[in-house]
Amino acid sequence: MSVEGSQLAEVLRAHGLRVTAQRQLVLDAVRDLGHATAERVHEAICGKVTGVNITTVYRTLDLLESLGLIAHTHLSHGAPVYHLAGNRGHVHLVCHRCGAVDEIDPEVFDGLRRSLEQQRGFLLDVGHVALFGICASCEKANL
Amino acid sequence: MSVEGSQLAEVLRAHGLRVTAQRQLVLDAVRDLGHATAERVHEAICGKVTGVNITTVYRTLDLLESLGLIAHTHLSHGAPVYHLAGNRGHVHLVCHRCGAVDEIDPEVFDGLRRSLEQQRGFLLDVGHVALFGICASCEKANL
DNA sequence: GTGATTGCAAAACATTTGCATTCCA
DNA sequence: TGGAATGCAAATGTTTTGCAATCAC
Repeated sequence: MSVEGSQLAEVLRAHGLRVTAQRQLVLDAVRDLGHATAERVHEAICGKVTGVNITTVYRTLDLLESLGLIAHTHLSHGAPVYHLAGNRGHVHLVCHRCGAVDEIDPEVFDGLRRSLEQQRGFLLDVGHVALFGICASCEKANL
Repeated sequence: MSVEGSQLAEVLRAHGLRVTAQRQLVLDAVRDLGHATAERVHEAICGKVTGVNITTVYRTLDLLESLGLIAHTHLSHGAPVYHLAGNRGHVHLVCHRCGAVDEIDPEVFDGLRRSLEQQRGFLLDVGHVALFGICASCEKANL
């Protein structure tokens, strides 16, 4: 927390922006939750401190994303989900049945990326990809 | 139009549901538009006839989907996009820049599907997949 | 002190619901 | 005719915006 906190402060100052408690709280919540919607981030913050408005959460998520600190993906029902951007993009596996979100290494996409690029000239952005299906545990439970 | 129209009538009657002009209009619009949100379907219908309510469009899209005639995918900004379900699932390529939606054959996923299944036990549902990136024409325009 | 940031309330937007009316069967 | 389907209006839920108050610098 302290480490990420100070990183945030550096980035903010480097852009001439101000370091506020709200911004640290939002970044912390995104990190702690792993994958979370704006509303879940807000809930998490309300569990710690009081008086942080949902409006600020929306604004801060946008800000942190434009700073490259976090990124969002569209998983199932349309609610954008935020996660730390730090490490190179990861791919989301969403289970249709239980809603679990798993992450996989983007290198499984290398073959696909290459063929899309050659056949279509389409440059795949792995960070925004979400794949739907049935996860292993739901599959077992169903048998 | 007449062919799909009569198919629709058959399916509706087979389920004890009523054949209405609105249902045919919505199905026609989805087919004609290729990929469209509820709102775009509504606009398209309003261009032909007057007095079809957006509420009915939402209800009818749900109905047609539960009948297996259409399907929806979540492309970018959270608005569900509907398309004909008929032929086996296709995969959507969405351009981040211009918003164009292209379709590709699911077989490009075969390699990926196999490794996900072996490594993770994850059963990929190709129909709901949306891939983001930059399409060929935007890429060219940018250079 | 000054201007960026926040909180609040209200607006905007998309979708759903209740209920009276319409119309297919 | 009877009940499903529709239209309308209002409710709901989420995200955005305007503006005054606050707080980091």
